[in-house]
Amino acid sequence: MGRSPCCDESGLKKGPWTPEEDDKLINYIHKHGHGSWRALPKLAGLNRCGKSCRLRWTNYLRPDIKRGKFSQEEEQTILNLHAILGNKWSAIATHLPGRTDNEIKNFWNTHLKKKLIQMGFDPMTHRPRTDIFSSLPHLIALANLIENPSWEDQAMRIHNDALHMARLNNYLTYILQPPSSDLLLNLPPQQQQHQPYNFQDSLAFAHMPDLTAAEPDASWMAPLTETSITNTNTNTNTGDACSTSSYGGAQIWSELLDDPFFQEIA
DNA sequence: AACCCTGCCAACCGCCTCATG
DNA sequence: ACATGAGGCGGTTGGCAGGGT
Repeated sequence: MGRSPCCDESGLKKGPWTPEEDDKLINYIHKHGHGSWRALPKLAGLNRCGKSCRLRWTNYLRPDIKRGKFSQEEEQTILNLHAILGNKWSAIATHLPGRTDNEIKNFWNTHLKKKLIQMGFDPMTHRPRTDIFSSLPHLIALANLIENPSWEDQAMRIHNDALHMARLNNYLTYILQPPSSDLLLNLPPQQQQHQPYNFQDSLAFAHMPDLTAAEPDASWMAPLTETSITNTNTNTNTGDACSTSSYGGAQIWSELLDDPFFQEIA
């Protein structure tokens, strides 16, 4: 629906928060909880809109916020989650205790994105960057692989792709739920402490760049060949499960679905 | 010293979703 | 079924700090 009218109200202060304003907000929330954000500014004696108060609290004043540099593990977690979730910063933040979506978003835009580009990866697809001319021979080889398929084959491929996409959608829907819900309840007791998942041990993320490594994974960076396209039996060439699902894709998906990460959340 | 450029990050804006009446 | 308001989210911006010329 329409946007909240609170920000349209004139006379409300904008811009950086003063220590006095912070104190007022902290004291009020400690005493009464935030309750209705819209009502809070008046009750707390602040000349701010509710949105501004909520943002200040959730991104800066909350006591459980972890400040300081991101660790290597956190970097890797962000990278891996971004590969599946895209710019769903709040969803990514639920897997990084003490970090806010705003902080992760800023960290991505100022550090990780550049780091990936420098390593030769496309920050949106998490794949090696290619230009049309250098990849032309591979595209031609790929085209040769699929020349003159029958209508029945094409129909079967489309059918299979649709099935795979539907299953992926189910998993992504599940992943987007906060970890405090059924996901954590279904974990073994030792893993219920909101521990970051060990993505590097997961087949699902085996193809993605390791930021802790000095160089990108050479096997992953290797140009596509006919055998690399058709041979889906190796972990290093799992490739994009969606785009390759027509070429032994069912096997990729069976491996993916057998992966501990998906077993855990399924 | 003055200016410019770049990086960083807190905060804002506008849209969306969901709950409620 | 629809309208409305509150909260949440992601994209963007503004201003500060630091480094270079």
